[in-house]
Amino acid sequence: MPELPEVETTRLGILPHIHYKNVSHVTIRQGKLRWPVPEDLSQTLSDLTVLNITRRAKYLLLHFSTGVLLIHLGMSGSLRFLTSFSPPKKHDHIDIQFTDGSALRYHDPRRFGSILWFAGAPEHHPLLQKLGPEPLENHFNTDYLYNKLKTQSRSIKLAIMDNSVVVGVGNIYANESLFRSKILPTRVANKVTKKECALLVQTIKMVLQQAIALGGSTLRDFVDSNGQAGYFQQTYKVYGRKNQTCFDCGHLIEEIKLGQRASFFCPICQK
DNA sequence: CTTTGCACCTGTTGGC
DNA sequence: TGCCAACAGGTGCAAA
Repeated sequence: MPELPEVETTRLGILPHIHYKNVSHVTIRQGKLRWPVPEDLSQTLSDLTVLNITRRAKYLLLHFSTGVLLIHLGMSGSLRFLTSFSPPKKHDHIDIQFTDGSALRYHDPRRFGSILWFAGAPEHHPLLQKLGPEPLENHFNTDYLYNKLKTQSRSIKLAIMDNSVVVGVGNIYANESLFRSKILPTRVANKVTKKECALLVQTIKMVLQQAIALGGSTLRDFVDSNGQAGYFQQTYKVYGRKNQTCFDCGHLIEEIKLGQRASFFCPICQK
């Protein structure tokens, strides 16, 4: 479920609720996530204060004085803040409880997410070390992307979804960004011109920023919600629109597989 | 080194 | 209506 905008919206949604709170206990009901949740996490976190929450790629980083908790939501993960205890439902795997009786609850049906402890600076964690630039930061720019792509023979869609090129561009936003940049997802990366790189960079930033802004304004809240922490259902220009008409030219949207992922495009608008 | 494809899970959807 | 295969917004890693 979560693409970068949802992760960022989650960060903004839970930060005010758990900032400077003290952990009293961690309850692990299901520790078999992508990697095992450390069994001694409760001992590790007890009595520590949440100093901050930051984000690197799609990892949320909960900062404590002795280290950092990495939380990844995978395909189906979500976090909710509980003001007081409520009985866990199916797939509510982890509670990080605070001394005031509130808690942060991790829910993840598919269990592709992860919760890892790292006693050090996050930039030194092996999973974060090889990551490319953040899409919304200045280091992700035309020259950087053009230079990165010029040696690559794979498709442009695979390239922009590769975390070592740029982080945070998932399947939806890869499809949407390429449509808005008028580039076919199958185009070989080193055939993307510098001008197109400029447009693509600008588009990726815009699409992600818009989605974050939209998430912030339409997401109900992360507090005690009864249903899922609901994400805004966007209307996409190509994603999921196979055989529907292109909004720009009226031609039918096509679907192919690239790297086992669904790829949607307009054969007229995109070259 | 680059590139491909698998693995990890459960819930939902679409075709028959 | 029911059943079952295919598929789902991620990503690290082994293998080619």
